[in-house]
Amino acid sequence: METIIRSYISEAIDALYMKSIDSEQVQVQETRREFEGDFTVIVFPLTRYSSRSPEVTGDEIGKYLVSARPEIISYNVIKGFLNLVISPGIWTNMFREMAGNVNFGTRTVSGDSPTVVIEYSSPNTNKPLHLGHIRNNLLGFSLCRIAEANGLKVVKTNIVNDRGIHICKSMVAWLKYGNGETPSSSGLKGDHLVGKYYVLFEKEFRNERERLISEGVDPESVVEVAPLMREAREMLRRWEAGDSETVSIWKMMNEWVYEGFDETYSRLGVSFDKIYYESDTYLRGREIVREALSEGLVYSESDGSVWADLSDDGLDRKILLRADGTAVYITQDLGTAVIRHEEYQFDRSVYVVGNEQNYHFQVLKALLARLGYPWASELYHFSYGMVELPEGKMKSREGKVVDADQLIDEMIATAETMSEELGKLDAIEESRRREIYRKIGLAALKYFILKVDPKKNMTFNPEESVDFNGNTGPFIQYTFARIMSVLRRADGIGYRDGSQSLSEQFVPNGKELSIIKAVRRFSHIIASASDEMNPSLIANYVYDLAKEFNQFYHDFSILNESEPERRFFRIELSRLVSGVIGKGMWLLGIEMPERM
RNA sequence: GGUUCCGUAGCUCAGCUGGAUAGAGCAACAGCCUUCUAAGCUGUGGGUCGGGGGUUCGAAUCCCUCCGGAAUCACCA
Repeated sequence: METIIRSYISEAIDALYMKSIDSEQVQVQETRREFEGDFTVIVFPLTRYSSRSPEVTGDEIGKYLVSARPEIISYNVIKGFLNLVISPGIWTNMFREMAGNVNFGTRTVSGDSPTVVIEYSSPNTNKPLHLGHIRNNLLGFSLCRIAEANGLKVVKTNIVNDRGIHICKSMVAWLKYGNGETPSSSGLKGDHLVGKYYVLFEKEFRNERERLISEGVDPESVVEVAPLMREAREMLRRWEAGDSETVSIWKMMNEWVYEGFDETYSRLGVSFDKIYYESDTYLRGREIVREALSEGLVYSESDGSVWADLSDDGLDRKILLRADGTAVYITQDLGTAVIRHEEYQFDRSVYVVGNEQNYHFQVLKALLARLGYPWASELYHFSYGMVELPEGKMKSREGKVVDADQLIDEMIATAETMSEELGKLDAIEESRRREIYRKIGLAALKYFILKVDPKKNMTFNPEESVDFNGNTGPFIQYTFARIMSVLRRADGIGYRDGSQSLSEQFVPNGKELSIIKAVRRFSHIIASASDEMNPSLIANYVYDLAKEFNQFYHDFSILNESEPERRFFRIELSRLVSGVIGKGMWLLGIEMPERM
């Protein structure tokens, strides 16, 4: 519609002032609530064509449009803004189209759709998932759905960091203090068990360090000489050497962790098409670096370490292999990227990784380009902000984190308490009730995180952050559940999809109209959420729509409307809104209850 | 110190490529359930959009500068 109006304006400028203007240049927006009209043309930029004041120009264009275009029925000019009122029939038609299109707002994936690989989650296997991972997983999963809704072929991937010194720390502590504890012997979830020993290692190491320093060891070199740390390093060396005993402990403990992760992922409702392990991909990365060395693209120092000089790209030099030939973090990322491109021939590769790694991804991109991979330019770092607690950053070394599993449990428990207080679900059987609590609790958590602009840091207060009223997931679910309830009743009294149609003369009232307008925005929102890779646009949009609908629901009756055509319209409008709310929340990975 | 990001109501956040009197929610206060689910709806109070310059018909939005905060600049991942 905006496009049509733009072309009308260009036509009016031509007719009135004999000047041509590119219709793309015309600024048209929806009229703000407090003024009369549907669309507003900003007249200021047009005065250079009319050589008159904004008021006069707006008036002349308005007059022209009303006489030349039947769908524009009236206008008003306030300051430099030309407000146009559109014929109600246009809106009714628009409603009919949206209501009749099952795929409204989305594009379908076809054989020749571009492929985008989206990597998210990327956990370390030495500790359980925490709140920061939750933000990552929710954003990543939602981005995948949004990309799919925009007709992209999406590969959801996860790269598991299953090797390195941090895992050896858990292993050392478990061997030393664990007495053979296993998930089944202790009843502890595998990832939590391994995490417990990681925290224990750090604690014992701190004690040891203090003791050594008090015994006169130089604080600078205490990390080098502390026995615990030496054990961990020795463990890493044996692992890289393929020592069978070390490898088998490593495998066993990693299995425990994966079982735990799988449970958390499934509770969060996220999934992957392909999981990579750094213990595999670092080998490829090492090969790549060695080849590059032989081709002279990178260089080696006298100690045998391998470096890339990226100063031409405005970056520093970067180590790629240590003197002992072992790999560093970026080595495996090189391998992963190359393997991924071989497997999927992606058009784009997105990394959902926190903004603390901005520099790392600059380096990775520059490095891949240096090594001659033309697709390096298609790498995109989706850089999101940190989640902070009221008292500051989370510190996983000290165990000061908001644990993912625990948080999910608490959210569901709160949902249960609130639901029981309200008592609306008493008649529903236990297992279905639990399912509803689960949906509500998770919605509260997910929506709270996803409504915030991803690139911004956010604070999370475990005591009070997650609410169930106002701008929240449960609010939106509630709106949805009420519509479902209305639709169930409507079906019960014999209303069916398309059993009637609206006449050309039907005129929606003001509130109905603003809902149609709100629904109409959905397709723009989906497109920009995809272009900008920003799920929060959808979250905030769905909230606006739900709010709009709640006002309508409060002020007007749907099923008790006496005029049959309007009653039919309201039922179908409600159905349309529930569809859009449901689809919007689906894009966020949030499930909707039929009742609550 | 270099680079990047952020600063909007007491708190948590919106505000699209510059557009009309800067919006929600929470918290506070006051109303609305014999009528489709009150996890809802309505109203009141609350702001020098970090400060100062600039660009222009118009700046929370763009540019410069200063202040404050965060991240990063590892042979950790």
